[in-house]
Amino acid sequence: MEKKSQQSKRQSTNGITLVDIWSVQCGECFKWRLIPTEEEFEEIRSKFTKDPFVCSKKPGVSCDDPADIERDDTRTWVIHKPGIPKTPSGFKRRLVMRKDFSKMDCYYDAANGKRLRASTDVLKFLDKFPKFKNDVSLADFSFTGPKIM
DNA sequence: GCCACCGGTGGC
DNA sequence: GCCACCGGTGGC
Repeated sequence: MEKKSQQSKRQSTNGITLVDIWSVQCGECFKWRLIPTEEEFEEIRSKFTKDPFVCSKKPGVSCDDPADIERDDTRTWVIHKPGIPKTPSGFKRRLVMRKDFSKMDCYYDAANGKRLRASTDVLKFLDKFPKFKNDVSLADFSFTGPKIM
């Protein structure tokens, strides 16, 4: 299977699981490059298949530079499916790790406080609040959570 | 076998 | 009464 954009997570001291690192793998040298923000990570991930990430896309970086981070067991790594649409503005895409680390659940929180947990929820939501149809459609959502590695 | 979806429920 | 969280399952 092809290499995919990826994110790592770790456990904080109070037990809440936080995403603290977003990283993607170079399609040429396979080194991991840190991506500073979730927004940039989502942008790369949304186009990953058509437009694979390479080191030179990071300003001032090339494949000759050492990797930003290596995979190890100091954190939990999860791998994202490529092509997930960028989260529509006004929505928050939320990934929640199960306590047993078996999988992550994906939710979208809408601006009006509604929580969507599956694409069927999106359809019901747009039916109930038609004004959102101006901004979003079903294709703007993907509820596929990342895989635990 | 996997995973998207959804029902149930325990704790607040 | 709500909702975060989890388990089960049906469809692929």
